[in-house]
Amino acid sequence: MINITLPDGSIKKYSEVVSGLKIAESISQSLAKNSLVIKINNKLQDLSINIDYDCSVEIITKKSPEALDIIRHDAAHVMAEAVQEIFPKTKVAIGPTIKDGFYYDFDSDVSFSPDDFKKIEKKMSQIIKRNNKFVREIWDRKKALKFFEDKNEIYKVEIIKSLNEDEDLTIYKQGEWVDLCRGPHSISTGFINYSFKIMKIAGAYWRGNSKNKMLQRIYATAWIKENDLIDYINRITEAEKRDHRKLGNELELFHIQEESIGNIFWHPKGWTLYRICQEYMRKKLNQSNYKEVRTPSLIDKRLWEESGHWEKFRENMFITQGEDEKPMALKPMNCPAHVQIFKQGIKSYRDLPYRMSEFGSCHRNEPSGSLHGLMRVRGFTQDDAHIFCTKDQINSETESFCKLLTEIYNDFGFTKINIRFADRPEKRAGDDSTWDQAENALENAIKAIDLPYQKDPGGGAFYGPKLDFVLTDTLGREWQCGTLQVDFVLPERLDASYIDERGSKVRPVMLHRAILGSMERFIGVLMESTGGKFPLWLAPIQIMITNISEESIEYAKKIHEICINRNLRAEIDIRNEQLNYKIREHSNKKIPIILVVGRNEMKDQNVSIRRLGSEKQEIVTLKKAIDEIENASYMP
RNA sequence: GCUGUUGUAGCUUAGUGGUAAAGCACUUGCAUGGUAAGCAAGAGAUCGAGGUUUCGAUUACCUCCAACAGCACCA
Repeated sequence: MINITLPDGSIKKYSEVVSGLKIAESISQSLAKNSLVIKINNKLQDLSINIDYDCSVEIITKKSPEALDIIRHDAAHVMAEAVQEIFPKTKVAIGPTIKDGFYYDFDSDVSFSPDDFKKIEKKMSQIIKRNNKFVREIWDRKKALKFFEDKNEIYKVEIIKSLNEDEDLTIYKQGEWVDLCRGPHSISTGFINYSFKIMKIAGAYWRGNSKNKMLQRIYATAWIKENDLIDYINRITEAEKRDHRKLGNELELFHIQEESIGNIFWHPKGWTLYRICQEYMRKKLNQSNYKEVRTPSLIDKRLWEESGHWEKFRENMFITQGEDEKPMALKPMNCPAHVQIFKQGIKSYRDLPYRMSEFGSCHRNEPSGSLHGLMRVRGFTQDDAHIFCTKDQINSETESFCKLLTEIYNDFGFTKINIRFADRPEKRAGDDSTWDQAENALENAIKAIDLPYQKDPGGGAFYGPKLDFVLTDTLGREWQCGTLQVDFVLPERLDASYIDERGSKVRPVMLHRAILGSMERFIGVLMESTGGKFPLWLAPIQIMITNISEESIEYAKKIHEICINRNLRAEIDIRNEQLNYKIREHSNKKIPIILVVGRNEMKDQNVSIRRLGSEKQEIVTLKKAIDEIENASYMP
């Protein structure tokens, strides 16, 4: 007797070996029809696998959360077969599922183009119609190696060779087509009638190593219902409209041009936004006992040699010459300069923690292919600060930093923050007990304020562990913004010290930390998260005052003047245009408040308020309107 | 940096082996308009840069530059 425990706790008994499909069938026909795979003792397996022991199972159907992953994996195999049928000399590499879809990497002499997508999709549909069973087989290493070597599938051969010698190799066949794959897969290529679409093609290095050959990666997506596919495509189309580069142009915030790639030309409105963010940060940092400084951009090579940047970071530095051909570099970071300030005069333990902040203008020669609007630039300003403290202070400083960061992110409307905790890498400076202390301090601090975080084992810098705070853009791409890095090395290299309670010279620890990260990147993310509809306190233009006809021009001007005197960012539109035209234009520019005045408003000293996103008009007295707007526009 | 795609007026796009089209924006008239595009006229582009083929290249080919997607990189 085989006892199979179902998710509801009930036990089904079978007198002989039973497959997942049979279990499903014995429960109901409709379940069997909608089943994809089976979870046996919490591990996903093929439905065809025979069970001859007691276990608990869960049938994974179309409706299960795991379903998408399964069909996408199926679809990846189908796509690979399709590509090899159309381009027979193509070699296959790997084809995993990813968020919202899957990809497969190919090596082919022909380069695939978007024109081939339709062909491949058509072929995929044919393969799905053939409805070949996914047949799972276990091969020994020799057989597998021989098979793939004979087929000249060099990538599969390399994968097999990299696997443990005693590991079983699973092979999946669909008709004639064979792939090395862990599985699981559903019953057959056409078992589930899912919807799919090839999205894009791009290069990708074999095994993610830039020294290896670049393969062609075809990205695609698959969904169980056609409507989900349509929704997904719509979601992407909508997201693209929120692209900060597009908005930057439409809202006249900034531009970039060939003569200074990776650097931003901030326009008046964009610079207003930038300045407000900066003023807000200044206020918050001031409240948190940071002292702001300003250090040079161009610094002699000598300091970079002492700090270690010349050796480790030179590739990314812009190097120029000073007098007598003396090499100088544009600073890529502010830390060495801050240490110079710390070192002026003698510091006492009473001065610690010493929090030194700077809106530090940095330049890094980033690889051309990595540049991306405001998100990845070559010239940027960090809301940087270095906290010089004792080892014992790492914990409390981290905790208050995390609190401050969360508060600030919330003010900007970011409530979901991904935190990565990166601990000691293999190559590192400093002894293990120091690392223990630093890692514990960081981890305890995030735990103390109850923030969820992911671990990034070995991802720390050579000089210390770190916390990274990651935000995502409208397409879900991740951008590291805030960071907190513990550093034992730089104070040593640059000989920073303080005098402790007993009068001896001691090295401080340095915490490198940024909240927004780079002003540019953060504003880019902010633009995408708001879609350009900035909250009132951030909007470059808060109020547009517009008249209806000539007779109300003077009244409009008077209101404009009042707004300006109240420090509201107001503009006036008294162009000789129709009201509809002006409303449309200012709405498209995403100005939060339009004040409309005509004959009636003028007569009663009222204004008509129209808020972005609403077609309602609110007629209130001028005084009340301005008071209300002023109250709503304060910086948090 | 690597692979692929793209590059036409300020913006968005059409198009062609014989120096180019449209909408919006802009300028000028007319219209004096009550909450998302009033009417008309005008001006505006050596088609990313350089080269090759050609009688002739914005169009084909090559090189470069930049942008976009992805990969790699992000101390």
